[in-house]
Formats: sequence, C-alpha cells, structure tokens
Amino acid sequence: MRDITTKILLGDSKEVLKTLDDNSIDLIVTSPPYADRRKNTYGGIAPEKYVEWFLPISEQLFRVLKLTGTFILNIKEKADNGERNTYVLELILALKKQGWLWTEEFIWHKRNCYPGKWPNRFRDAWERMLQFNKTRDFNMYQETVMVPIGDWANGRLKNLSETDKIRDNSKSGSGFGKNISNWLRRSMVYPTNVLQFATVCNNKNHSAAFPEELPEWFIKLFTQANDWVLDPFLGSGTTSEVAQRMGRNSIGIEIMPEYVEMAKAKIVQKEPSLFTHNKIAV
Amino acid sequence: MRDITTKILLGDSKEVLKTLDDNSIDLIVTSPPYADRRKNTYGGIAPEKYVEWFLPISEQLFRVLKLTGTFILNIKEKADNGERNTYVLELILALKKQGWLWTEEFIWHKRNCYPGKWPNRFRDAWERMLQFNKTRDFNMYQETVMVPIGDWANGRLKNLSETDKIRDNSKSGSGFGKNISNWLRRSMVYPTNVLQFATVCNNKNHSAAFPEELPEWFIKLFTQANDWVLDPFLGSGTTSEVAQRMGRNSIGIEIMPEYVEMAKAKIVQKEPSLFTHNKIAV
DNA sequence: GTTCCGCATGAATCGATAG
DNA sequence: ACTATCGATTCATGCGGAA
Repeated sequence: MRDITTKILLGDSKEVLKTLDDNSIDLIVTSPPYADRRKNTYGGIAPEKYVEWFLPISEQLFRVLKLTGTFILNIKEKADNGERNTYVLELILALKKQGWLWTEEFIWHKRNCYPGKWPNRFRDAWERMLQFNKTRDFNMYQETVMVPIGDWANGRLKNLSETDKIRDNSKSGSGFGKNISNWLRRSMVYPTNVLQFATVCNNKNHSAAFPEELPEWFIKLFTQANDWVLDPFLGSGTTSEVAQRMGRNSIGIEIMPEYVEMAKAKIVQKEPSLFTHNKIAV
Repeated sequence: MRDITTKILLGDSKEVLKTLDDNSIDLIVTSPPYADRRKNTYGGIAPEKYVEWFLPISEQLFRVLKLTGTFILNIKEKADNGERNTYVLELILALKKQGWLWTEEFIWHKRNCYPGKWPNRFRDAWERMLQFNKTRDFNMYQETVMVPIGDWANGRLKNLSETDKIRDNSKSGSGFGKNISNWLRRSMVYPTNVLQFATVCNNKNHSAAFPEELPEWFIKLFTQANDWVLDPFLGSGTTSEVAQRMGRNSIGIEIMPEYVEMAKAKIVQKEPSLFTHNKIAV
C-alpha cells in the first residue's frame, strides 16, 4: 500500500488553489463560510457579494478537479429579515454558467438541530449538500454506502429467504452462480438523497460544525483508497482527519492560522498500522 | 358554528382565479403540474417555459390572498439529462420579483420514494414545500402542529424506527427506564422544517400525488376554523376533502373534467354531525 | 379476531432502440 | 443529430385474503 499524504496549507483558497495541478483531485467536499450580515464573524461575506466572492474560487476548483471527480458543497441560507436569502440559488445558477453540471441536491437532515422558537418559523433542521460535476461520467461507488433495509422487513420478510432465493435464481436464468451481492441485497438497500446525521458539536471554537459522518459518506461514495480529497475551507480539519483515517490523500486549505494549528494537531502522525503508513506534509 | 362552503370549479386557473375577490383567502396550498419534457403527459409544461406559464397565475394568487395569508407551493425539479433542472430556482427568484416574500422552504421527506437504481444517482426522496407571503405579519398557529418530544422527525410516532428510539434514549443520559410511558409524560415540542410523510399508494382508487397529511399539516398551521383555503390545481380533490373535514371553507380549481368529477365525488354531502353542517357548492 | 403474507403501485431515471 | 418510446431497475406502503 502506498503512503497517504495529508497536506494542510495556510492561506487564501483563491490563491493557494493556483498552486495545485490541473485534473488532480477526485473529490472536493467543503463547507464554506456562509453569507452573513454580521461582518465580524468568521468569514462574514455579505449575501449580495457572495456569488462574486465564490466564483474565482470555484473556477480554480473546476481546474483542479479530475473529469471523473465530484464537488460537494455544503451550504444553507439563513433567514434574513424574515425571508430566506436567495444567494444560494443565484450561486447554483452562476456555477452552472461557469461550466459545472448541477447533478444533484442532497438534503442533510439534522436530527438534532439548533433549538429555539420564533413567532413565524420553526427550527431549521436541514442543509443543502449540492453536487456538481464536470461531466456526466463521474466515479460513484454506490455499494460502499448501502444501508440496512427498513424496519418493515423485520415484520414481513422473516421467512423470505427460501422463496426469494428461488425467485432470484430463476429470474437470472442460470440456476447457479449466485454471488455475495445477491445475498447482501436481501438485507442492504441503497440509500436515498436524504441523509440523516446528527450534528456534532465537539468543537465549540469553529463556527461550522461538520459531523465526521458527512465527509465520510461522500468520501466513501465518490473516492477509492489513495484518491485525492480537497477541502478548500478546511476549518478545524474534519475533512483531513477523516480522509487520512480512510486512506485517502488529502489537501486542506485554511486562512485562519489558529484553525490550521488545530487541524495539524489532529493529523499528527498516527501509530503506523500493519498495512498503512501515513506521511504528513504540513 | 357556521356552514362550511366547499367550491369545486372547472376551468383554467389563470382565468377562474379572476372571478375571486381580492384579499379573501387565508391559505393557498397546491401542487401544480411539474415541468416535463414529454409533451403529451398531463399538464406537460416545458421547463424553459415554466416560469412564464406560472407568473400570471401567481399574480392572481397574490391578489386573492389576504395580507395575513400564506402560499404553500409543492414542487420538485426532475433529473434531466443527468442534471437537476433549475427552473424551480428561477421560479423562486421570479416570484420574489413579483412581490412575494420567500419566507421558508420546508422539506417533505418521502419515506417511501419511488424505487430504482441508476449508475449516477440515488432515489429522490424529497420535495420542496415553498412558503411565500405578502407580508412579514402572517398568521401562524404553531401550537396546532406540536409533536411529542422525541418525535424529532415530525412524522407520526409510528415512523420512529426501533434503533432511533434506542439511540435517542441512550443520548438522553440515564441508562434505564426510558420507555413509552416516559415519552408520553413529556411535554410537546414544536416541529422543524423537515416533514416526514409517506406517499399514499392506493391499489384501487385513482392515485393522489398529495398524501392527506400534507395539506392537513399546513391547514392546521396557517388557518383556523371557517377560514378560506384555495387550491388552484386541485387534481383529484385531496385539499378540498381535507379542508372540509377540518371545518375550513375551500375553493378548488381544476382544468380536467374527470378530476373535477372525482373531486366532487369526495365532497358529497356528509352526514351532518352534531356541530357542523356542510354546504356544497359545485 | 389477530397476524401474516402476496401483490400492486408510486410526480423516478437511465440507456438503448426506433423514427 | 435530435426526440419519442420502452424495458430494466428497485423499495416502502396499504389493502385484502389466508392462516
């Protein structure tokens, strides 16, 4: 097995990205700073300037992504003056104009969302996970994210094994050659485009809470071992940490020095296991 | 208690709506035909013409809605040539331009979505429930849709899987004794903006796109008894039926005569109960 | 009377085939 | 080349008949 490289780079993504090679990244997964009217929060970009701020960055992302690669953008517009702001919608349209295909919109359903009560709205329990691609022929490893079949099966499919085995064999024509995947399919099904992960607030310092399951799910789905993962807004380093643990090379970019330190601390050389050896370049 | 009026009108919404009074409707809840490339399907409007088709209708909707009223639009863009079409995003922007406030986007999470497998995407398990208003001061009766604590999914309690219950229990801290009776003793909490309803699939009757729970939830949330509910794309009549059952006056408009007949059949005079008397105007 | 099981059916999507 | 049609794929749910 080859070494895994985990790079953590300090600087402005717009500039640092220019140092990366063309068509070198398999998956970009990131949660950029959301637009915010309050200027003094981390990365506070005004909503009306968000698209113009993002486009030069996404232009570089387009350049460094492989043709078979995928770009996952986690974003959600806040309520602003009683309304949802439309800058995310405008960003999607602008990215399409830039050449991206808007392949899918996953929903991240946050089981335990932020508490609160307002007279005119309920708690916001979901965020957009927008999928963009350069071509229609991107890599997708669907079997890696299969989930147990729903509860209805417990009550209804207790004795399904014999009849279903027979039916499946006869359908395929040849009576032999049933493989593991056929057996697996009895208990596992493909997921949908609604993901349910709990938010994890293990890190109060960082403004964007990214539960590990989220990048992990997309890394499983869109990359294989030794592929390259990029997070241009690394924050406290969740994406890098997960990528390293999963045996993917990764590059994380972060503009705030204190976050870079935090991320590096997570990526310290782990005890080499029997089959992997982690190399760290920071 | 006053009589409940249930009007079902045959015709093109764009024209029929002109016969309604200004500022007379408390809630518009509808599921218009989605854009579709296939021309000969019911209501097939090409995606690129969708906004221009919808705006004259929404102009009338704006006129007839009370200042305190709400407009709920159920819509979802299909995958088209490997991409999600952007006409819904463009519609939101156009409605804002028309004077609507885009107050909220609820997610309808369909637990039983359409099956299927494709190399580049998973099953689509959600639809948009877009909320628009004329002003920031609209009526909202949040207490009417409260759910038992722990039912974070907003759905019926039976939707909770066993694992979810267990996980939720363990998360709450104490090790033992967390059973149903404890749940029931707890107070009620407000739901979130993610709704979980199963789609209905009758093998006998004609299929309804809309499960009853969906209009019911919004009618509870945004109207009181004797208020007026409008569905400009009534279809087989689910909205009218639910509104009548809940003691709301309603107007449904539908262009296809066979659907109008179906809707009328659902609205036949019910046996008057002790406290209500239904009047039907068709 | 419960519980269990078969079956039909969904606002789906893609790729191949046909006009 | 571009569009219409068709077959294959797949899973949660309600209904109805059977055990």
